[in-house]
Amino acid sequence: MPTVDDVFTAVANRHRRRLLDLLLDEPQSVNALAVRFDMRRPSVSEHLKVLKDAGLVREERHGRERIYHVDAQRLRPVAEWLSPYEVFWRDSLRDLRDHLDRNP
Amino acid sequence: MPTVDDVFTAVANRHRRRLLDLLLDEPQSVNALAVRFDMRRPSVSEHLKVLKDAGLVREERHGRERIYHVDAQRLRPVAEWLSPYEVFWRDSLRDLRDHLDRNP
DNA sequence: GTGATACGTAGGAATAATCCTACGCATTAT
DNA sequence: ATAATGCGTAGGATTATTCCTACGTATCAC
Repeated sequence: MPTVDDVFTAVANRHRRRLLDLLLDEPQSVNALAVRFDMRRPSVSEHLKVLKDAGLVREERHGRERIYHVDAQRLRPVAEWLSPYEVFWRDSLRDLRDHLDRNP
Repeated sequence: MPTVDDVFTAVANRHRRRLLDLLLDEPQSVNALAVRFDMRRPSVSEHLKVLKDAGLVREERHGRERIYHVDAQRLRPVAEWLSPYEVFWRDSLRDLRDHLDRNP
């Protein structure tokens, strides 16, 4: 079972954040991902494993391809850890509530 | 100049997250922090250095003590990176409002 | 079938992270 | 002045991370 720590560790790496961003845009295969990086395919596979072990992506087998999908539920604790710090860049929480009311 | 990557790296460590949490609660000295951890003071100093280099804390000298303060502006890019993923756990905007009410 | 493709993993090198003890430098207390 | 306190840093051991090439296995194309 992945811990909150596993998730923080997973997203600490910029390549892995970019992998998540690419997969959020569209689920895709390892090769399709790998060509976007200045890194060999096996290294991309390893990063995907870290993300998978953290519960941030899932793989779906299609023939010999494995299509990876984002499953970012596990990012929630990160967002929650962050929330008390939001006062540092928001004038007030009220502003946010107002914003949400204005943009339903 | 600290990069976004420095910030992600800094908060990837659970001790450093706890340091931030303690400092958010109240600015305090290295010794005051160190007694709360199962770690020697020099190690706490080193973690504080990582946080300082990432721009997440500042020190203020008072005699021979150094009082550390949170300065979490630099966490903003983390929150922003996270925001496209919030759809994964936010069933409705109402959930977020509830969350904010619970974390005033 | 044979050969090519997609992928993960093993093994290893290079580097980074994390902790420690020992020590040095300021500042405060006596 | 002398001793004690608060803190950072040096040096080093241990472990983790990150990358590579080489290789094995499954699937597809022919």
